[in-house]
Amino acid sequence: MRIATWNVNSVGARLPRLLDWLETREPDVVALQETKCGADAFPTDEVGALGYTALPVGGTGTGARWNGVAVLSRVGLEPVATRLADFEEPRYVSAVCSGLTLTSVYVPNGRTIDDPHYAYKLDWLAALRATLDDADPDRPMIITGDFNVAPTDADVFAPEAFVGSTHVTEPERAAVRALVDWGLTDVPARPGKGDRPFTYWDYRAGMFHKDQGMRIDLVLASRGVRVTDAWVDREARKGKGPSDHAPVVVDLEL
DNA sequence: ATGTCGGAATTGTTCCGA
Repeated sequence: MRIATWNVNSVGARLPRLLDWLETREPDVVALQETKCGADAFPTDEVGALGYTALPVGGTGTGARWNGVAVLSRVGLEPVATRLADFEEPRYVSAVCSGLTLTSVYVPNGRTIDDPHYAYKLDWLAALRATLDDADPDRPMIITGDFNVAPTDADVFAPEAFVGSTHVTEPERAAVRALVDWGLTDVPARPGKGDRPFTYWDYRAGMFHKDQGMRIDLVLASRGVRVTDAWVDREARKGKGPSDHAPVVVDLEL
């Protein structure tokens, strides 16, 4: 089975690239983030034409312009949950696909350390950990998506550039470690370039071309999943009109 | 260089969030 995660930064703006990418990479199950559309506006028919069932979760009204997540599957899809606990923002969707419980997450950004959104981010991550209380790490499960956390200093291009910023603070990293300590593996992916598997590069200042990136899109897999390969699809970040994130593609056996 | 995007309203430019 091939799964992938991708923060597409608007599924509407990215639709031609998303469809091309699905045809090229042929993933069985895909976790999408930042779809930036309501569930009713999701391109269900377009991905359906390629054989995928979609489970989109989005906001309503003007709120539909932010956040939004989805699971696509061509190997069956049984919905499990469309929100995290009592958090209303569309940042969490979970489904069982051919025996694999896969959850797509778009963890709140946090903005700045003194912003209320930072505390909200930590609360959100704590709630994500709490969803595991009743789960079994020996069963096949993957939590994947844009965590907006770089787990270690090696996961940013220059740690000194991030002093005082979100994404690298100890509480954020501890929140991710709590997921790993429960029984998940932060799946190591082969880099698309260089020696580090960055997944995000700011659009500005040629950061992609300088490979000044961050590894913030993670695939956390339970012991019930055997990974045979994992890599950052850097090609999808190239060219005209890319997302600012690259997909992570993972081949696995259950 | 706070350097670029995407979405939407305050539209044909400006704002917010990332």
